[in-house]
Amino acid sequence: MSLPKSVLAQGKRLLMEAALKLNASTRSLNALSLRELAREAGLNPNTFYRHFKDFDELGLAIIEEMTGQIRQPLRELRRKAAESVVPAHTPIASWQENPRLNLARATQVNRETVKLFFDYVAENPNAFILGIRELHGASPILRRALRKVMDDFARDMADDINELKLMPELSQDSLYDISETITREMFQLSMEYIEQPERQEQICIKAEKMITSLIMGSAVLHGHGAILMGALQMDQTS
Amino acid sequence: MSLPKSVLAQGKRLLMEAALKLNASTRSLNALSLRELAREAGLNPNTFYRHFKDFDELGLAIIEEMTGQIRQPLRELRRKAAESVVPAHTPIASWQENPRLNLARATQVNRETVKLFFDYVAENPNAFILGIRELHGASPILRRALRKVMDDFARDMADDINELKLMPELSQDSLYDISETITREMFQLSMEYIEQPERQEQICIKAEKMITSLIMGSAVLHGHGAILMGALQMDQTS
DNA sequence: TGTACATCAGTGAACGCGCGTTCACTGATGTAC
DNA sequence: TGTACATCAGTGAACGCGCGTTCACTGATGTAC
Repeated sequence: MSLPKSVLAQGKRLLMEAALKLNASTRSLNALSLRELAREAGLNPNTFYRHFKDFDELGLAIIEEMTGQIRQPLRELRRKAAESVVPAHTPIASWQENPRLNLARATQVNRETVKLFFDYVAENPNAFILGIRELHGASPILRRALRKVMDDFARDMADDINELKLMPELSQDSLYDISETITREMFQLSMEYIEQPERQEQICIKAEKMITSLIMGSAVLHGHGAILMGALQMDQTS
Repeated sequence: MSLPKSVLAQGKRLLMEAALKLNASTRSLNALSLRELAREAGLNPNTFYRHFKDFDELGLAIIEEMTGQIRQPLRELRRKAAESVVPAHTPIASWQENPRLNLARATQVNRETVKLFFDYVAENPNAFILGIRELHGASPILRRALRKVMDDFARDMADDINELKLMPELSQDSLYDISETITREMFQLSMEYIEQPERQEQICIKAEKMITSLIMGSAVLHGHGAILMGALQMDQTS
């Protein structure tokens, strides 16, 4: 849960951690009092002003910190999962040529990415609570920042699906729409994941199914149904 | 935007409306001060206590009020939309017998329900802002209440899909999962709908596509792909 | 290597203000007989 | 139909408290020469 022991001044880090903690356990950021925060951090109320102009600035600092930590690892994991089915530098067969292999790769990437994401959620619950709360919170500045975070995640996902050829070809717009929906759903589900530890396995499965359904349904809608059906039938009969 | 001119005492209604307004324009419910609210409502601060114990009680009253207004109309609309394709009391062909007709019915219900829902959103933006904000807000009581609201919506949807046979047969669990995802997404999209009036048409289309993809993908996943593919091909060649 | 100065992170006291909550009160509406 | 009483919705004054913000200060670290 703790923020990285980076170049941040001690007081700044203490304040950010106190904000994460209080936000998760009691009130939302914009209902938090400066003195309450300072108390939690064990600092003089005044110290806040040494590091932040206001609560929005504090929120932005936390969001940037956390986003930087997960974005790159997620992309790398997608590559690793894809390579675990088809080794790197092997020429990749098109969906028409080998639907079954491509379906296997897509399924594997899906499963592992969902798992890593939820692992990260479990390690940083307070950051996600803050993120999801402020995504629809009262501060337009934080709302915009978090919208951008989700947008970046969705673009990463779309880029990776393209590069790794995880779906039959699709228009860029449709691909981005799907990535956006998946990203939104994953963030929503992360709250359930945090609040219902006993259901974590089910939530993973639910997330995988949701993603698979969305992608398959979109493929069918765009005329790639036959390819998928072929891959599925081969899977069931083999 | 105004709450129904029902049996509610005037002051109570004024306070609920003031809360909706302030919540949408500035702060979240739990950051709202009692005096601020009374000022907005044009009442003595004290009057609050005549009607509510605390802000949670106020929030619950608003949620109940708004939920009661939309739940039944949505169900009725699904019926009307289905009947506009196949008149009531006509025996309904199974998906195997007439996939194309069933697809047409499902598509029609989807389109009209999405439209009605967004119409209601546009008429009651502040209620949706409050709902979505508090769904992940700081108050566990309001979170739970809104979770239940979404759950009720999802169950209604699943029941209607069953009764109106809007999907090839599917396990009840899977059907409920899909309904849940759709409900969640519709609430998320309602924020975009409110905030980006110039994109409302696009958002409608996006929502319809998302729902269609999810349902089709799920049908494929559960072995009903062939039926859908047949219906789609007939559609394209006719 | 030493010195002088600037910057930085943090402290502590003090201010005036808006807050939630209480109490005692009022006038209108509902109800029993 | 009238009377007596209870309940309800709203008022206004008053309280003590925690709040955000300011000011002047401190000691440690960084930097120029």
